[in-house]
Amino acid sequence: MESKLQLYNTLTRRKEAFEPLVPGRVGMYVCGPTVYGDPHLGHARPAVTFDLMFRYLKSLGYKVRYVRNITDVGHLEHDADEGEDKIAKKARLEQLEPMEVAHYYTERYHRAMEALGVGSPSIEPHASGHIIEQIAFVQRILDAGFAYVSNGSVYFDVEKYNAAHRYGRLSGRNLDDIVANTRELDGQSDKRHSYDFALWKKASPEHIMRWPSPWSDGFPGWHMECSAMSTRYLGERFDIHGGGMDLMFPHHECEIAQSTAALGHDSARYWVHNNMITINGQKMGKSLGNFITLEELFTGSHALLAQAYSPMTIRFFVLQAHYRSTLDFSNEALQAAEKGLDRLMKGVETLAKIKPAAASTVDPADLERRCRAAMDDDLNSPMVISALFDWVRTINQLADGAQTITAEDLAALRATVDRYVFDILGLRDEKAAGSAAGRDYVTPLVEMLLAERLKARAAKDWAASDRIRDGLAAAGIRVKDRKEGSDWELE
RNA sequence: GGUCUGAUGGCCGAGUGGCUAGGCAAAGGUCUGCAAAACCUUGUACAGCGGUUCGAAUCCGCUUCAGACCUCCA
Repeated sequence: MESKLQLYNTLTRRKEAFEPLVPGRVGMYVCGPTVYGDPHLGHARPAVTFDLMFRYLKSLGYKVRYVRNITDVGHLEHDADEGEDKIAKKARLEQLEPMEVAHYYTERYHRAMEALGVGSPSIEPHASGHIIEQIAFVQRILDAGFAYVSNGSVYFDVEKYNAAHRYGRLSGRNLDDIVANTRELDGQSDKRHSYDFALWKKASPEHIMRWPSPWSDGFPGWHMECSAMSTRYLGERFDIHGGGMDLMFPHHECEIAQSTAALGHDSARYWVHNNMITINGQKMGKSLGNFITLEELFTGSHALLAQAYSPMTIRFFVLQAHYRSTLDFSNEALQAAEKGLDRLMKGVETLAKIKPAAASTVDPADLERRCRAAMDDDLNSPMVISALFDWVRTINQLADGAQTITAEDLAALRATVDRYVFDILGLRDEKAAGSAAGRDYVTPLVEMLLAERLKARAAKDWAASDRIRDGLAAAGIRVKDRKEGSDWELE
């Protein structure tokens, strides 16, 4: 399918026309979570952003392989010799097996993602399941001469690499700056330079997570898993690599260095980075301790939350901002998102009830055109939403009889709205879904009561009319009087 | 300190040389028996100062402020 999709490539700092390596197919790799804690609002950003990308690429007709990893080993607590694996540390604190911790939080992550409407990727590889590939990858770098073994650990030789290729291309740094701004570790380090990074770490005797390797019993360095797994599942060259902006340096920079050192060329062509969610203008993150977990958001159980926010409210909140802008958390903003989403969903429900007419005073192609243009422009979801809201107004006008639409246009409009609201933005009508069963059950009763009310109103028996309306309201059913007859909805 | 990004109306948030972003909130109105819903109307917003231009929120420079990365982070 012909596409005019433009993506902002961090590598070149500009929007570029997206052309997949293999026509019709897209390979994308996105850095997933480190499963040592509950998923928080910050995790929702890349998850929703790349879910949007995945959905849009698929809707354009591409066959997409989307790989999103689970980091369950390899994050060093400190990049020093006494470096301790994050997962292992947490395990010791909680007296659990590392794999138990990883599994527990992986499950929690999956549950939160499902609630957010974030689809499962094509492949979700675990770092712990790809130790062999990682060891092989380290060996390739060693063979290429861009790494050295030191006391059982293997380090990447940044200086040597920088001479052959350029280290810092992605983040816009050069080695001189890095040298000037990196503190040399005083103690006895196995590294030649502080800016060298670990490809393989020898495990200390008490370290639980360890695997045999040609160099020592140990574990892979953090950056290694993404290089190894992306190559394993997407090949030596693939289309898109995504992740949070905070991963640009050092993680993605090191990944590029590793892949280039081992393969002799770049692997990912488009580097796409989502911006951060902030709270009071500051990045929300584990290290700052100012994060709100998704579960807390969904249940409202956090001191900063004025109320609970549904998963779809969170998703909509994220989609209302462009993925490369920071997004500031506040109760006001979330409440606005909640109401806005409600308005959008009511519009969708109203659209289902509109009756066709002989002629159209509106042109649904306008919506398709605007949504398509917005998505093609670096996934501008706020513009898509803006267009949809304009059409919610139009839909309400149609429902009020202020505008008319033919059966053909109506079908087209419904298809477009469904496509963008549900398939591409990935929203769900939570209220409708939650009450669908109840709604089917009460419909005949409500219709009967409304018919009675209509009779009462015709006879100007306002007392009887209001009694029925109040009675329905008490049952959680809101009556909406339209020009012709009455509509109703569950609260 | 180095590298980079940003500053938009009451709030959130698009836009990036001339043409309405949108949502939330607010005000007025229409419809209605009343209400709800919906619809219509209303905001002289682009941090400050200079410059380029017929024209700048949008480009350039400076200033101020904020943030990110440089250590694990989505």
